Amino acid sequence: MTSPSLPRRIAHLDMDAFYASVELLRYPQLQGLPVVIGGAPTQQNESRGRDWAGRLAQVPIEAFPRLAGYVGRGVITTATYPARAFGVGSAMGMMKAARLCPQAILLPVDFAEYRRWSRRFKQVVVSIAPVMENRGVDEVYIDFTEVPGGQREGGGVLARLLQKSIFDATGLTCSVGVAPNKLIAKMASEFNKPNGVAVLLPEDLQARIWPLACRKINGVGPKADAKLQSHGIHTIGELAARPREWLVEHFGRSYGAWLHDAAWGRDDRPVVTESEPVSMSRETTFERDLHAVADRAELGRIFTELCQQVAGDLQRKGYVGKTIGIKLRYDDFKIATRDQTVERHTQDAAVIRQVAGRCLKRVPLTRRLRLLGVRVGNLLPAACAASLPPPGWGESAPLF
DNA sequence: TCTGGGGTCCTAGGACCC
DNA sequence: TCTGGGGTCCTAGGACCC
Repeated sequence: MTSPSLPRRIAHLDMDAFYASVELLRYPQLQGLPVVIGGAPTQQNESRGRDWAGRLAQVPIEAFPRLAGYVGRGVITTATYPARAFGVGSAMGMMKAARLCPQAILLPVDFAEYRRWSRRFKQVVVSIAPVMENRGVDEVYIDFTEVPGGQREGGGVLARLLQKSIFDATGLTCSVGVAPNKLIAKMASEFNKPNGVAVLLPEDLQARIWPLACRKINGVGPKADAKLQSHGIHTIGELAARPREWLVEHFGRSYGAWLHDAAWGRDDRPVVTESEPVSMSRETTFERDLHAVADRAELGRIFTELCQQVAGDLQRKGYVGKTIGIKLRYDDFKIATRDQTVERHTQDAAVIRQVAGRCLKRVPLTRRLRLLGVRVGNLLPAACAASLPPPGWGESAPLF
């Protein structure tokens, strides 16, 4: 069925400044200007209607809200390329961004809209190359290996076809990396951003990958990078030069071996077209830090609402879970989690509220709280759980 | 001027069972 | 009475990603 002779060609496709580009579709007058998307996603922003968008589309540039004078705890979610030129980038605090680029136009996030455009571009992808793996709203992996034409110019021809098809259908641009596996494809998609294509063959590893910083490896974060640097390892080439045993000794059996494989461009993970969720959660950062005693009523309301939201998510998506947990972030930014596994899977807000409440009793509550979250894990599709035997089934009853 | 929200996976210790 | 593994589940924390 599959041709064993074909070399594996895996693409990583990454939409360019996705949220910002979607906003530019409806406010084309902002083209070329520094625009940032962000701020605390309040209810008003989430349900910002098409009416508002439609009206703003007619509005002159001067009428848009600016970053200057922003007060609050939000962070930047995305910035257009002109805004990035000022040093503004995602995950940056809004207050800091306002200092760097006060004239930037500030738009609130509208996830519902981004999801709509996400579905559109992914539909285009699967209509051309069906083996696609979702990696969030704005990126996908695609297996080119068996796609007709997927091997031409190492995948470059198909990559450009996808770019053109997505642009024709949506007006959005993307960047694509094609390589022998997901790990290298992910790095390659950044090479010619925005609106670029990069094709890497196995023999390109030394010239194109080894000069890169270790942090460019998907899976090497700030902690691992700092530790690598402390050992004098800055580039992927330097990482590749370390013996596997040395890496295992310093980074553990699993992570050390993985680091070695990554540096040598080895990665045989398949492109997975479907997967089931493991957990669902809702969390919120308060506008000001709250105290369990002094702000008991307000916290109670928020807590109940989070439980209702998670329950609503589970019901809408058709899942039940049996591990219910909470997450706190204290004013010193330290995080505590507690969870409890119950006998029966549930999607009921009252049950979640009750078990989460018990979790809350097990955690220190002297410090002020910055964030509260509720999580349900150990998920099962509701349809499967319905056919599950009742708890305790099959346990041997005491004889006497 | 402090730093969002929604996820996944891994580790490590303890309980409990065979 | 003492010794020993292996396997699974639960819980807490942490790294990392988009």
